[in-house]
Amino acid sequence: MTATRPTETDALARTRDRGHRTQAERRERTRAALLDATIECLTELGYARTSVQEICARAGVSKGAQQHHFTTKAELMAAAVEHLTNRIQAEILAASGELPEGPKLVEQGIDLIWQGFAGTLSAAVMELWVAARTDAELAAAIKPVDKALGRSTLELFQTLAPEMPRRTLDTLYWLTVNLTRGLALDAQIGGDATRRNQLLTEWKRIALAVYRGDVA
Amino acid sequence: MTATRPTETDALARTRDRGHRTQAERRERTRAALLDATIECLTELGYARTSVQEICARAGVSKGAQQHHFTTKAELMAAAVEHLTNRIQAEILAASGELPEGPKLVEQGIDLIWQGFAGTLSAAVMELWVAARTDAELAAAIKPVDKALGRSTLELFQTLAPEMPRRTLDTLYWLTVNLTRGLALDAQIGGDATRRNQLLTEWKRIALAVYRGDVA
DNA sequence: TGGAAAACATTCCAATCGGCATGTAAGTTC
DNA sequence: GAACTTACATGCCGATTGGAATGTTTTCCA
Repeated sequence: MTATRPTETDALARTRDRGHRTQAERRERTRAALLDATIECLTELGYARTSVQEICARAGVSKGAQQHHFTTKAELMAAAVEHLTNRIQAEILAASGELPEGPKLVEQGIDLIWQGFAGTLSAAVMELWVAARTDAELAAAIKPVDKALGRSTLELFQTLAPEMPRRTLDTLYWLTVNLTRGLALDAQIGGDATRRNQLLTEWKRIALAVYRGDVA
Repeated sequence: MTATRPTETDALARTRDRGHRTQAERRERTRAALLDATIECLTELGYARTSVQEICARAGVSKGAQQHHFTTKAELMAAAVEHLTNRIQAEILAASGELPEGPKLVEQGIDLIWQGFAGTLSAAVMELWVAARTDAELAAAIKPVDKALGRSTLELFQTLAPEMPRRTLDTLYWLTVNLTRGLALDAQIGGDATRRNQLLTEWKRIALAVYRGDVA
């Protein structure tokens, strides 16, 4: 782990690879390590069993360092929310690279939402959400961030499907998001995966009909 | 709370109202008190902050009594799941008293599911569900009970709408349940209530179209 | 009516929690 | 290179946790 490279001897090299990490660099490193560890704990242990000690252990960071960056546990959680949301947003953006147009977009859009809002990271979100119900401070931290994620994703679809009526798109989007979250919950406690896939397929069919105007 | 009735004086009356509670009665009383208190804690404090000590305090039961009935905390939680599910089921059954037939049933059925799966009690369910994700023992206790609730409610609708194709009913039912759970999650962290109502209205319109066969 | 059993109460415990206090090392600034 | 700030480390604290141990009351049954 801390093994020194035997080939490098001169002071200049020593300065380059080991020392002289900027304060900003050090700060960012340990902060990221803590936030990643927090998310890992949330997904793996759940909110109730996530302790700062465990987070520090996984991050390879001392308790003192943690407190230096996040005075309280709630503060750490709040920061984790944003970190987490950013990662999900990046995931969605990356996957949205080449989406088709027209009817195909409806189907693939639903898949995209599914992946983004029911993936591994969403388990951590769920933990924080549920915890936030009875924790006003956490709720205050989550609400704006989550709202931003929802809206930015919606805007992404609005860009991808400019020909689609706003009202229709909005409805389909939010219905899909909420349905996805319900299904994600079902998936987490080991519900029937086959039925979930069937439901998703059916929903695609229905959404397609709505898109074509067969409903409204 | 423990005030004695001043009018009653003779031994017979004393025997009746204070003493001579059957063992089964005593057992049932404190068990129910503990389970109700557990649910109250879950809805009010959340799973993470729910301690057996708090439960005992609210139930007005000593720690020893609690341990007599539920050896471990997990055991208490598992029992609370069933208790909770029974209460929800009773709630649904009571509300299903007089449902109309035909298209009207779709709309009111959705409302019924909403009330049952997104009501006050559902917050406690949500807590347990999320906790169960990282707690195998709890998950094992929840799964069958929840499955039974889902199926029995579905059967209720099958009885109420015998003319409806099974596949259509199943699809609409499960879609509604999962959508409801997603929306319930949104409601818990203070999402926009107006938008939720709009979505529910839109979903009713869509479900009605599916029911009429405009989609498949 | 008396003793077994079930229900309930009290006390204690080791473990763990989040957070504070204090000390050291690394980087920055002049 | 010395003063200063930031980053990190260690040890400790009171509070609270779930659970075990032990004692008391109530009901039951022979």
